[in-house]
Amino acid sequence: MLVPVDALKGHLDLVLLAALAEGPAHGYALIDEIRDRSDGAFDLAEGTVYPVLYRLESGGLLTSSWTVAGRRRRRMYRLTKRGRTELAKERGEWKQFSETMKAVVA
Amino acid sequence: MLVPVDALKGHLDLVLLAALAEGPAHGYALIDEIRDRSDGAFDLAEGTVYPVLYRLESGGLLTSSWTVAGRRRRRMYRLTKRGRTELAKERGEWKQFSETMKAVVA
DNA sequence: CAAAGATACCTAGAACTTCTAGGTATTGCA
DNA sequence: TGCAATACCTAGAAGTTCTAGGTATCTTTG
Repeated sequence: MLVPVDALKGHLDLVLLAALAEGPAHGYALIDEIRDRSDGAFDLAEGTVYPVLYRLESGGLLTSSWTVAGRRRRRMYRLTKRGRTELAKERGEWKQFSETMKAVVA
Repeated sequence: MLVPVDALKGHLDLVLLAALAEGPAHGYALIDEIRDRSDGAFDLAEGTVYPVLYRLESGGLLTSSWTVAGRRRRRMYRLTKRGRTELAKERGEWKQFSETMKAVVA
C-alpha cells in the first residue's frame, strides 16, 4: 500500500498464484501473506490486487466464492487445476528469467 | 524482435545500462550484445530499445554522439557518471528483488 | 460510548512501459 | 538486381500497475 512495487510489473500474477498455492485465501489476507513472505518488501495496494484477482479468475486460474463471518463478507479465492499448472509454468519461467538476468546484468 | 520479452518490464533500463558498462555502443549493437549475453532469450525490438535510450539520455544517465563509418551513421551511447551510479543502484535493487521473489514464490 | 483504526471489499481513470507495425537509408551478398 | 542485414526512427496500441477515491463492519482505546 504505502510502498509501490514497480519491479513486480509482469510478475504479479506469479506472486498471487504462489500465495494461493498452500490453500484458499481472501484478497486482504493475500496482501498480508505476501507482505510477510517478502519481509515487508512487497506491500501491495488493494487497488492493485483486486483487479488482478478478477483477471486471473476470468482466465480460469482461480475460482472464488463468498463466505460470511458474522456480517463480514469475504471473497475466498482458490487455485483451479489450470491455475496450478500455470503456477508451475510461471515458476519455471521466473527461474529461467532470473538466471538470464544474472548473466546479462552481472 | 521476434520474441518479445514481457518479463523484462521494469528491468529494461538496468539491462541497457549493464550492456553499456563495458564501453560505448550504438543501439543496434546493444541489441546484439544483449541477445548474446542472454543466449538468445532477450531479443529486443528496435522500437523498444530506441525510446528507452532517449529516455535514459534525457534523464542524464547516457550521452550520445553521431559517428560516421563511410556513409553509415551510428549514434553511440555512453554511460555518464550518473549513469554508472544508477547502474550500481539498480544492480543492487535487482539482487534484492530477485532474492525476495525467491522467498515469496518458492 | 465515541472515535479511530483495522479489516475487507470495490472502481475509474491516470501513468508508465513495452510492443506493434510501420517508415527511411546504406551496405553486402547471391 | 534483388534480398537480407545493418542502422536509425516514430506514432499509436496494448497492457499492467498505481492513485485516489468510495462503502461497510469490527475492534480497540481514550
